[in-house]
Amino acid sequence: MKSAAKPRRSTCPFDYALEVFGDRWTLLVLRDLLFSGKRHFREFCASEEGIATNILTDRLKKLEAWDMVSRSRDPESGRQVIYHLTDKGLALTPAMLEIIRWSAKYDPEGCASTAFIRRIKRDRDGLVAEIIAKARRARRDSPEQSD
Amino acid sequence: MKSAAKPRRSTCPFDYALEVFGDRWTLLVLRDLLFSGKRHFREFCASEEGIATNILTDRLKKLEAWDMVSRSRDPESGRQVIYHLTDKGLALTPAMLEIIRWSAKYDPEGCASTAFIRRIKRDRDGLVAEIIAKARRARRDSPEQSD
DNA sequence: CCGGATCCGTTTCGATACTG
DNA sequence: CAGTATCGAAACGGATCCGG
Repeated sequence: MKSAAKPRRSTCPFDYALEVFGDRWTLLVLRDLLFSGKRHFREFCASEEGIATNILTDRLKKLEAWDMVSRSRDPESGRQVIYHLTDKGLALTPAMLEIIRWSAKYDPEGCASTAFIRRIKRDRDGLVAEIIAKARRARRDSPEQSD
Repeated sequence: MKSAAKPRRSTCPFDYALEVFGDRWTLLVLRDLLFSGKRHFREFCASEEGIATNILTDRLKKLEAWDMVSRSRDPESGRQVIYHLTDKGLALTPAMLEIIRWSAKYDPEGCASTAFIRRIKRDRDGLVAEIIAKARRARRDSPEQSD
């Protein structure tokens, strides 16, 4: 991910996560994959934040190169491309939930107390497990796995 | 933070966190504040990632504008400026620890099992409390609070 | 049509040199 | 030491085009 350029390392291995968490569009795609169940190129495009197609392509490629997203194709209705999170991608769930929790706490527009947020506070670990299990099921039930 | 431009909102309030977590340099500054106890402009500059001074100024200003960082000045040795995390900034600790945990798990350079990482796995909540308490103490003991 | 590549004008970012 | 000014490089957004 970081082409072994940096020799030194601080107390915590944070650099590795920087390209994932340090990029706005990457985070948005991950959010959509984790919490909105989006799977298709056009669905990501439809996010209200309005990601451009070239940017989306780039980020999906990066995520795939990092083994965080897998790319498959519906063999029947040939032209549908489906994106799934790998286990490495799904492992971001706890971090993403903590970010959402912080966001909900301080967002002045304060849509703070959705059921989702309350669930994070009350039963974080259960929620993590549920999200991951659901995503794995969706991935397994998906048409075909390519490459 | 987001000047009330977007009318609609998805399931989770994620947008609010995007400017914080979607920016590489902001994350690095926060990391240094949280885990390295850095307080001075020059200390952030000295990070191995090599942040440029104008970028650092910009990000510190943003963090201050978001009430995540407070800026004070040593009244004795006049020209020293000291930065501290506010409680809002400190509230990022759980999210940052989860990011570090993920990072440690998948970083191929695998400096995975430092004492710090083990501590995250074993006693996350205790570690969060400890980090926050320590930062609050440092903030209180600091020379003066300005503005 | 869907997924994606390409081109291009504009904006933002960031490295360096410089200043109070 | 903390921060600004300058300017080239990179990223972005939007439109358009292309292959299956």
